[in-house]
This record gives sequence, structure tokens and C-alpha cells, in this order.
Amino acid sequence: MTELKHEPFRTLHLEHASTVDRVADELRRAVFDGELESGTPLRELAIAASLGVSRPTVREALTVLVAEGLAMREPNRGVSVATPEADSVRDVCAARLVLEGAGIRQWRSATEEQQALVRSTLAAYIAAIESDASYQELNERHLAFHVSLVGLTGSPRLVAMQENLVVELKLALAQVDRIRRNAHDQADSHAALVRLLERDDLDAAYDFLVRHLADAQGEIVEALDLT
Amino acid sequence: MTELKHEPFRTLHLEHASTVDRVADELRRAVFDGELESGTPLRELAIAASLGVSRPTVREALTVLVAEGLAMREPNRGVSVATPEADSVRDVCAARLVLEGAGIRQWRSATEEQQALVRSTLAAYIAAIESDASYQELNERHLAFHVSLVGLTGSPRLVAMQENLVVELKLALAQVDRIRRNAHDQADSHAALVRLLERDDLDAAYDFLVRHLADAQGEIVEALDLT
DNA sequence: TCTGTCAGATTGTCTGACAATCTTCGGGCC
DNA sequence: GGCCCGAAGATTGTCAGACAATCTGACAGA
Repeated sequence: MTELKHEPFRTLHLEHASTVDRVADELRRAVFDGELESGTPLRELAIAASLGVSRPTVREALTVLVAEGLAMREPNRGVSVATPEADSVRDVCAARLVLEGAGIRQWRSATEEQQALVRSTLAAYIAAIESDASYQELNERHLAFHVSLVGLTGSPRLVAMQENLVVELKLALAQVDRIRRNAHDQADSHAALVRLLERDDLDAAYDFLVRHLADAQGEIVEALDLT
Repeated sequence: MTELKHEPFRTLHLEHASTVDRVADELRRAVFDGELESGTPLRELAIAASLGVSRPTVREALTVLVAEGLAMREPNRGVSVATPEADSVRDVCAARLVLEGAGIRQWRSATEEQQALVRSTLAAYIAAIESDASYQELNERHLAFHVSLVGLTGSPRLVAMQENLVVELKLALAQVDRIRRNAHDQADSHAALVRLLERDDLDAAYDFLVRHLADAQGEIVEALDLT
């Protein structure tokens, strides 16, 4: 084989974006940015014309969105932006507690690398707050921190599941915050959680997480009901 | 509305199967039955001709399979049946432990209905064993029991995640058992687990689950390495 | 041995089309 | 006046055919 030991091109990375992917990306962006209200029908022809691609391509992109839970397909009635229900939010938070709780419980058996990821994700979140980053970015960093907690389990599948849950949350937040943007500062709370972890006080950390998720759920559900 | 109180047609259910769904079902069946070896390329034209549908329809069905993890898509190289790696199996089992463990921990706070589901699923598994059911059905019942454990959490999303994991396991089993079918009787072990639950001895039940999953993982990985 | 080139196969995407189904709207009937 | 019903329009689900881009493999040439 012609494989070199040092692999000098390891950092190179070609963006292999198919048309379908780019269409899906654009639709995702529009949903998260709140340009598309929940329940908005996503007409294939309109999107195809608007983006300058063909209908089959749009169709494929839509099935991707549906698989991700960002949209709903009703037979013979097309695809529309999913509407986050209060029950869904409650379920997402319950599921998050299971996944993130599992991560916390495995703090001690996690690798140094995984622990470092939690710290650095928290640091990035704090830095974003202090630099007055955009609302979107704060959300992103915040949720990335919670994903990193699941990363402590070392299980790619659990992380993937958490990322799915986070997508649903982002959808709900996009709907809620389209009306009133309230990305309030939660850095202290998260920093306290990490301190408990560093102190190996896992039970306290878990209790902390329980309260934190309950709070988040309460806020989102409340805001959702006002819609 | 003309809605009747007793809803006499509640049991009626029209199979609203689109062509895409039926193609996907057929492909799934073929994979689980071991007709398609892992790594087999799934050519769009061949499948379309073989099933008498058009290529776009097959394409959509394939993206469904890929989303489910049953197949892999490599850009410009098409879709092929996924190959279960030992690492994947280990990860699936680790993830299962988190989900099923969460179910067990919530046994007490589960509804009567959810607990009954666990019992009845176990009963169905045992009945299938005693009636010398087919290999496929035993597998199905066995895994259904484990799903019902996750059902104790009452979280539809966690159940959906577990079902995804189970799909991957079924794929691995299909590959392993294509060579040697070894659906050995595990009814006693599962019955013991339920007895521990009924006795509210959750810690023991959890330990039991840990061992059970470790055993299962060991067997599958071993059989996989022999391939 | 390595590189460049070419044919065949397969996918990614487009165009155009048609039937089935849903929605809407207006007409006829009580 | 209000309600059932049928026709028109819109949209999806599916199909057929086509073409460019890319991958594979083989073969010739430096």
C-alpha cells in the first residue's frame, strides 16, 4: 500500500456536500432561525423553484428533515414544520435526564479526554456569553455542553441520541424565542455542576442536573403555552 | 361531529402503505432473514427491476434503510448492507444498559399498565419458546421484552431509541445466525429478572441486567469474530 | 513501479408527465 | 338560509427517460 506513516494530509477535509444535503441544511437553518413558523407547509414545488433545484431533490431533503423530527409528513398532504407540544418537551427533558445522568454517573470512569471536553465546552459557553455572542450561538454552546456530558459515557450511540433530542429542543426554542428571545445566562449554574464533578460528588451533581432540567422544562413549557 | 361514544371501528386499521414503505419492508425482511449478506451492494436498478417499481422509489426506500442504520451509503458508490462490527455491538449493549437500566430504576414509579406490559411480553416470549416457534419469532419476542423494560420509563423517545438499538442487534444476529442458528433458551433468566422487580429489589435487578447484557454482548462479539 | 487514459457501470440530478388524493368553491336541494 | 354534492384546482406519489459526474478496473506508456 502507498500509505505514509505520517499521513501529512490528515487535516485536509473536502466538503462533500451533495445537493440534497445543501437543501436540507438551508431548510434546517430557516427553521432554526424562526423564518418558518411551526406548522408551515413545505411545498415541494415552491422550495424547488426558490432554490433552483428539482423536485425529487427537494423531496429527498424533506425526508431527511422528517427523519430528524424537524418536520412531519402526512400522507398525500405533504410535509410541514413540526409543532413542538408541551408533552414532547417534557418527554425530551425526561430522556435527557436519563442520558446526561448516565454521563454524570460515569464521570470517574471517563477518559481524561472526555472530561477535558466537558471543561472546554463549558469554557466555550462562558466565553461566548462574555463576548456578547449572538443568541443562536449561545444556544448552540449551551446545548453542546449538555451533549458533552453524555460524551462521558463514551458511547457514540448515546451521544447521537442526545443530539437528536437537542435538535427537537432547538426547534421548540426557535418557536418560543421567535416571539421573545430570552437566552438568559446559565453559565454559573453549569460551572457549579462541573465543580461538583471535579470534586467527585456525583450524587450532588445528579441532583443538580435534575433541578436544572426541571427548570429548563418548566420555562420552555410555560413559554410554549403562551403561544 | 359524527363521533360515536363507543367507536365500534376502533379495531379497524387500514394499512396505509406507500410503495416506498413496501419496498423498504421487503428490503428489511431480506436483510433480517439473512438473504442479503452484510456488505452486499444494493443496486438501485436491480432492485427496481426486481420489484417492478421505479428507481426513485427504490432510492427513497434505501434512504430510509440508511437512516435506520441497516445500510450504509457511500457517496457515488451506492448503498450496501451495513456490516456490524464488534465495536458497534459493544456500544449497542452499553447504550442498552443505560436505557433498560433507567427502566428498571423506575419500576416503582411506573404505571400498572407499563408493568403489565413487561409481564405480558415475558409471557409471550415463554409461550413462543414452549410452542417451538420459529427462530425469527423467538428473537422478536426476546427483544420485545427488553423494549418493554425501557417502556417502564414512560418515555416514548427512550423507547424509540431502544427500538433503534434493537434493529442494529437484529442485523448483527442475522449475520451471525446465518451461519449457525443458536437461539438458546433464556426464558428462565428473564423470568428471574421480573421476579426481582416484583420483589422491588431494584439493585439486584440492575446487577442482573448488567450480567445479562454482558453475556449477550460476549456471545455476539465472539460469534462475530468467527465470521 | 508509477502515471495517464479509456470504457463500463453506477449514482446524483434533472425534466416531464400522469394518476390519486386533498381542498376549495359554487350549485342545487331541503 | 343552511347543507349535501360534485367539479376545478392544487399537491403529492410515482413513473419513465435522460445526462453528467464519479468510481472501478484494465491497459498502455514513461
